[in-house]
Amino acid sequence: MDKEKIVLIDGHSIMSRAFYGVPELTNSEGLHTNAVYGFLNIMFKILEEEQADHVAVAFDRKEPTFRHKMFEPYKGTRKPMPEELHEQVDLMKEVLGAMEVPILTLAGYEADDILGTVAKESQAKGVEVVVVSGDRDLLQLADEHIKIRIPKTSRGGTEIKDYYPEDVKNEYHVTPTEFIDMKALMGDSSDNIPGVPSIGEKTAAAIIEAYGSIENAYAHIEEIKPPRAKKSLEENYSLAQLSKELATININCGIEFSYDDAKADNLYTPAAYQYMKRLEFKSLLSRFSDTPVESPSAEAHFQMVTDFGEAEAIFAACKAGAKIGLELVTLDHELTAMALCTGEEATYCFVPQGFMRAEYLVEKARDLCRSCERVSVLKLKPLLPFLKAESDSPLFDASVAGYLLNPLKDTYDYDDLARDYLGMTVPSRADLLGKQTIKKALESDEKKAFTCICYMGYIAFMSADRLTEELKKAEMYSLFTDIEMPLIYSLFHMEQVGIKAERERLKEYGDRLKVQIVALEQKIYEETGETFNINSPKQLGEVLFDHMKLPNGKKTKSGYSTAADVLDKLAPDYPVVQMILDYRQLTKLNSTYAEGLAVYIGPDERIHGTFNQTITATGRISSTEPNLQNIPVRMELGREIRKIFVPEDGCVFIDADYSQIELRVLAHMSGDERLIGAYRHADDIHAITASEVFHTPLDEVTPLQRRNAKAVNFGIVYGISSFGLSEGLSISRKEATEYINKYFETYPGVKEFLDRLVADAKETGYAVSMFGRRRPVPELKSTNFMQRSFGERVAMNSPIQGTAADIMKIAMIRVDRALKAKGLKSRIVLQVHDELLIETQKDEVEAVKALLVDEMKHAADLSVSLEVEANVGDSWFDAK
DNA sequence: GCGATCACG
DNA sequence: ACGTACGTGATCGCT
Repeated sequence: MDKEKIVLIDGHSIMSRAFYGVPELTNSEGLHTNAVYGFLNIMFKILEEEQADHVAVAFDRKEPTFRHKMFEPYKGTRKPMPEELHEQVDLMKEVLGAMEVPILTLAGYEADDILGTVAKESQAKGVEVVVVSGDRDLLQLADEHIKIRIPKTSRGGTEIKDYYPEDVKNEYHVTPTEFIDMKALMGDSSDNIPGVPSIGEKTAAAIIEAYGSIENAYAHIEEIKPPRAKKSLEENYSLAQLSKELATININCGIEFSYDDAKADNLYTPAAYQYMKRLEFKSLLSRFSDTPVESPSAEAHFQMVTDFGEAEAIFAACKAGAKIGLELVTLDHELTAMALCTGEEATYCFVPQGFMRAEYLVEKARDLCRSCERVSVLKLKPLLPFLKAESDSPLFDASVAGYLLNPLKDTYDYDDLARDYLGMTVPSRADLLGKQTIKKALESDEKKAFTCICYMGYIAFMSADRLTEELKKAEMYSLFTDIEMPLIYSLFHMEQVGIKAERERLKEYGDRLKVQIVALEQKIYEETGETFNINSPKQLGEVLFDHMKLPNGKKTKSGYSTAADVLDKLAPDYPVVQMILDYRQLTKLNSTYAEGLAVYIGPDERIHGTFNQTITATGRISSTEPNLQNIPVRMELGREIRKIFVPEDGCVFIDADYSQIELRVLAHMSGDERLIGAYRHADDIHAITASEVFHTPLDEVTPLQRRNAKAVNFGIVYGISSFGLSEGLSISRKEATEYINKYFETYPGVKEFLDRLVADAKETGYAVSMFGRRRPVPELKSTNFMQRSFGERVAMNSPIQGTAADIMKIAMIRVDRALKAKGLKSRIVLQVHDELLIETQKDEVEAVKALLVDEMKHAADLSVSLEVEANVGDSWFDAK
């Protein structure tokens, strides 16, 4: 190791960032934990990136500081803290204490002063320093060996901006020391000093760049331009000086600091592990992998069954009408183990051996599904090949129930259910087995594997009553029993059937693409004059905007943006840009589709993808391995891929699409008379919207008017905002606002409806679909404008998208059942949100088409009709 | 493992 | 002033 490194963290500032950046989070004790969670994530991330040897956290104290003596009304630079944040500060200190991270505070000084003092002292000792804060005032500390890191919370996570002196210079055109002068000149709005000059950032930077300090600028007051800035500085000079003094960090505050106490090599103490568990920071727990896990009391009643006779007795004791929990652990179409829970104190683990064969156990599981009143399992769909049950069986899927109760979670594993619905902290599968399969673990670590298997059955059993109760309380029980549970079977059928894909034809398609890719690649190298990886946005950005100096290399984050919308603007003037866009399209089609799909074509010439029911926030299903819901259609070349999706010999495809289902749902849910009237028999919804909004006869609507109306319709469904619409139409925000106002004038019922959705969601905390599906919207409580606005759009969009999803689910279930009930051989092969694709024997095409359209049209009774377009074809391409 | 990009509704 | 359209998943480059 070459040089010692220390990370110094501004405690309150990072906690605030985390508090406003991380969605609301509470553990089962009801403790707010989002700020602590966010803080720890930032801290761990930085410690890992920096590979630091030392770490310490500085906090402000309650007592007045030297700044109060300088200036009576000084209240510090922070706004009063919300209670939910305040209560997390002590918790944070406890957690840091448990990790043995020193907490630095000093009476009379703020955290900034402590950070400054320790940072400068460390640098003097030859230590490399990293200061982490959300407060830009800290930039004044940036130095040759002092890096300032400022996390920015953005949706999806945090990104961190780093500042050495040259970075400060690059962004603000001033040195770190001058930075305070610049801020003082601007009159930082977060300061509590009234009347400090209001000079903009650009002007302030220019003045300080020229004069170096406010004092020197004042000395040359007559030269200061523009006049407004001159006047402002004249009038407020003393206040600006004071502001500068207050913002200047004291780098000699006399804090005592011990490097030995601040070692960063062992944060993962048992005490800290206990905190992670109590606070339910699951993702952080994995960092503590060596820490032992204690066994909760439930495990006392877990039993291993190895004997056939014993098993017989247990199954016999499981009376008709019982409620049980069941889990089948399977691998490669074979049963590895089975768990059965018949009561709180009776959980059994069966591992096939001797006379107790796998087939026997599966047979018993099937019997139980016929005799019991309720069989609850963690995840039903993967068990159906074994259980061979249909939707009339008493099965209960705990993960689907958990999903309905909170669709925002990533996982619905047994430990999640135990925590959320039983208030139990139990070891997760990863805690017990790591990444091993259960089969492997049964050989290497039988006790833990047994415990894991038993928990699956136990929690499936124990959570079912609570989940049922919660579903009823939330008025989602019929959504669960009438839609989500039956849907599991329909999705299973669809996966089993799969879709036929022509391997050879796909390969030919890929080969055609590859020829074009190679040719285009060469042309791009010629045009740009260099050989580089066109697929690397980083390299591409450098070539286009640095080397070739193409204009407006704007939109930066980690370099230049080379996204399609940026390149589109350059394409007319620079042929190479168009080539790059074409290259992108070709490589996308090749890697994701031509080569990507080929992997999934099975020995039966079919692709059996997975349709996930517990992923989306709104109630849609999602598709993975492969994703069959994003097969190209918009571009002609991409659309060709659909030719490889074909029906079985002797069959054809019927493709049926809902026409504008979301807008029809909007018309119905809002009850807006005019919109309902417009959609009653309209076949071109966007044109009719244009006609009404722009007061133009329908047959005189121009293509532009229609395009605008279409964008507004999209905007309404997405949760309207003038900014978003202006982006979508590349018009000014003012124009966008006018369109929106016109729309709302035309359809006042829609405005009322959307306002009500937001108000209701603010009150209850969740958005609700027509069928009672809920989506929590914690962002609505955020004090952060951006987050709150997002919450408002979500509150408007979720009920609409969710209702459309509900309707499609109902249609799917009914179509699936009707096909079976009528003895037809047709099967659903795909669902793409508003589209169903059916593989049909040629002799039943007309009957099936009629059935399909009828079930889709009448899946819900709305005040506008649901229109369905259906086409027949010999491939997916042709049936569209 | 994450961001950028792009495919779909 | 702040800075985005809603919902997904796969692939690639990069660290």
